[in-house]
Amino acid sequence: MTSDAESSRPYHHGDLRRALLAATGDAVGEVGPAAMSLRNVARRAGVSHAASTHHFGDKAGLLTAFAAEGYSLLADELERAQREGTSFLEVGVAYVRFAVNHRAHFDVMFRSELLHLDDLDLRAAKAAAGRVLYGSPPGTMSRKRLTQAVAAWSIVHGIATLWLNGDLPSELGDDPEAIARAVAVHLRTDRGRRRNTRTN
Amino acid sequence: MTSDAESSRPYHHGDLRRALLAATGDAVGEVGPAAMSLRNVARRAGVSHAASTHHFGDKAGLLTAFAAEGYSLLADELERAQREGTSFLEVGVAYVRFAVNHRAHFDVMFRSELLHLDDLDLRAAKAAAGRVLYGSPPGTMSRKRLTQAVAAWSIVHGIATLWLNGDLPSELGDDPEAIARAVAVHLRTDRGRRRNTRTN
DNA sequence: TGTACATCAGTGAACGCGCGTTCACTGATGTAC
DNA sequence: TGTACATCAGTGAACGCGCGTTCACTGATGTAC
Repeated sequence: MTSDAESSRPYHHGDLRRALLAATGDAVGEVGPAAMSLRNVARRAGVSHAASTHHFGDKAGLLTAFAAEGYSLLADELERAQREGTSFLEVGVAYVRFAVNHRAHFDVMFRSELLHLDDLDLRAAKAAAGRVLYGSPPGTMSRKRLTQAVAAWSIVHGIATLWLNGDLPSELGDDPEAIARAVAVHLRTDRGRRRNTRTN
Repeated sequence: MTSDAESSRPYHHGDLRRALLAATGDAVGEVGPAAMSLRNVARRAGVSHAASTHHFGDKAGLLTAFAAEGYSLLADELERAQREGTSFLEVGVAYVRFAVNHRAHFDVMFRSELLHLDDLDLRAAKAAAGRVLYGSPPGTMSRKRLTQAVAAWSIVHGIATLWLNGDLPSELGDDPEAIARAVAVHLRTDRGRRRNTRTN
C-alpha cells in the first residue's frame, strides 16, 4: 500500500497555485468568465473548494491572477512576433492569434468588472504588454504616433473580439490569422519612414 | 378612493414589455450583463418576478429582446449619421457614440453566450445594422470592399470596447468621439473613387 | 344593453440549486537548537 | 541525529443568499351573440 493510486494524493498539493490557474482556464473556456465558479474550479483541480482562498483570497483574486498570466503571455508572444516577424503586420496577427489560442485568458483580461484592477501583478503584466504594444511610453510619444499605435491596437482588438463572437461575415473564411492579415492591411501606416526605430 | 395612489397600480400594467426592457437597461448598466437577474429587473419594474416569463419566456429571451432593440437603435443611428454626416468617418464616430451612450445595449449585443442567437427578431435587427455597416450584402461585394468594410467596423468596435473597458491611454483625453476621429483617420480608404455608390 | 365565455396578463408561493465566504480543524513541512 | 515548535497548506462542515423556473391561481379585458 505504499505506491498505489491512493498514496498519490498527498495532503499538500505541491503546485496548487498553478493547478488552480490551469483549472480556471478550463472552466472559463467551457462556461465563460461569468458562469465560472470557484467551486467548479476547485473540483477540476481535485481540491477542497475553500483551498483557493489561501492562494488568491477571493474569486476576483483568482481571476486577477489569471488575467495577469494572460497579459504576460500576450507580452511574450507579441515580443516574439516583433523580433521574428518579417513585417509590422505580424505583431497584429500575433495579437489575434493570442486571442484565439488563449480565448479564456483574453476573455478575462478584458472583463475588468471581474478583476482587482489595483492588483500590482496585474498592473505590471498589463504594463509589460503595453510596452510592446506602444513601443514607447504613451506619455513620450507624439500625438500622431500615439493615435497610430492605438489605431493598430484597436483594429486587431476589434477583429479578435468580433471573430470570437462569431460576428464576422462568413465570406472571409475561417482562418482568423488570414482574416487579420487581409483586414489589417487597410491600416494606413508610414512604413519605411520609421522602421522599428526607438526615437520619438 | 377613485384616484389615489393605490388605484394607480392596476392589475394589468399596460406596457410591461417596454417597461421590462427599460428596467433591463438600468440593471445591466448598474451591475453588468452577467450579474443582472430577472428578479432584480422585475423589482425595478414594480412587478412580480414571474411576470416576465409571459413576455419573454426565459432570461435569455429577455436579453435577446434587449439586444434586438439595441441593434435596431444602432441601425437607426448609423443610418442617420450616414445621411447627415459630412464625411465617411462620421459613421464610425456614430458607432462609438452609440456604444458609449447605450452601453447596456452594446454590452449585451456582443455577449452572444447570453442570447438566443436563432431568435428571428434578433436576426432581423442584426441584419438591419449589417446593411448600414456593409452597404451591400457581404456576398455581393468584392473581397477588397468587404475587407475594407470589416476593417472600418473592426477599428471602431475596438475603440469602443477598449474605451468602455478603460484600456485606452489617458493621454488621448476623455472624449470618446474625439478619440474615435483621431484614431480612425489612420484607416486607409480610397475616398472619392467610390463615394456612396451602390455598385459593386 | 346584457350576459357568457375564452383569452390574456400578472401573482405569489414553492422547488431545488449552486454559490462565495467563514471557521475551527488537521496534516505536513521546515527550522532552531 | 533528534526533538520542539512555528508556519504553511488544505479540509469539510456550516452560514445565509439570491437565483431561474414552475405552477395553480386570479383579476381584467374583449368578443360573440
